Amino acid sequence: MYERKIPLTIDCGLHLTREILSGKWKPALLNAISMNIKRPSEILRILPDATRRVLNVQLKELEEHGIIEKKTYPQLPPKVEYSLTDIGWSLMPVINAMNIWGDENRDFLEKVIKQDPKIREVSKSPCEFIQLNAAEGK
Amino acid sequence: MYERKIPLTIDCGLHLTREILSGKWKPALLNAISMNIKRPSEILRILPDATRRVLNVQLKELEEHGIIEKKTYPQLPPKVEYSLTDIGWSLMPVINAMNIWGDENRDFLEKVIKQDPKIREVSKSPCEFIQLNAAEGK
DNA sequence: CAGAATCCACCAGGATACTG
DNA sequence: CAGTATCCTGGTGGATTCTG
Repeated sequence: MYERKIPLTIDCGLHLTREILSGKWKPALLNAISMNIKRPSEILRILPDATRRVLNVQLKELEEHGIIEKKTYPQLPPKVEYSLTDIGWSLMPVINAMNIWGDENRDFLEKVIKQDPKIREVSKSPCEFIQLNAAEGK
Repeated sequence: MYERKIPLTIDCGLHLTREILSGKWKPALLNAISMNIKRPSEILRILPDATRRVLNVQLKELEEHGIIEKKTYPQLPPKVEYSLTDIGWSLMPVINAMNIWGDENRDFLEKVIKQDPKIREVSKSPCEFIQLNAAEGK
């Protein structure tokens, strides 16, 4: 009988994870929610390049996939808060790893990505767009 | 003056990393290459759901992004080998984290993904499709 | 403030066939 | 064995508008 010398799953887990994270804003959404930026309006402020609709769509997918939970407060004006589920939290190390790797190699990555013919503007808004404290603390 | 209490980059690194990994097969490709499955024909065998063309496209992107290197042996029949660059290797912890997370939560993930209306067949080929050793050792 | 409904453009990625 | 050229479609995600 054969003894497998290579682990069974060469990309199975990988595909599942990709499936969950597939969506332009999903990693960023999870990152935001994990940092307690959990109201739609706050999220929109932090991700100015995303539209309300797309955010709603992707948040709903994350919710349906059991990664986040949505709490709606039946009041006026409406209030909604998202939070990570246990599974969602367990995903954060992955998100963080992505974040860190991207930061560590930013110079290199921005260069190679920009030289890419398909001019993917790395994002109109610079990285320093966040003044959460300024905006909220006020 | 304001003192930032939240790190500058809420998703900048995240976006860069996403950009690099965006492509249905890229994580799997990196995973394969890191495991020394570096010839196109081998890769095709391991990822039977991908087509030659798409694989070529994504491999080329990874190459242009400086994540992998391609070595062509000018002989007949042609021989090509891919390998990870230093940057590519530094990405592996991220890939591995994705892989592990997906594996650890496979049951849950398969369930929620399958219940998804957009019937994404998680993949026609089961996870056990690999008999590398059997095929090669022969 | 939150979000659903439309409409639509674009591109990723699959199928097929051909060349070296 | 490796790679390219065409063609095509379906899904992602953007813009806009309208409700509670």
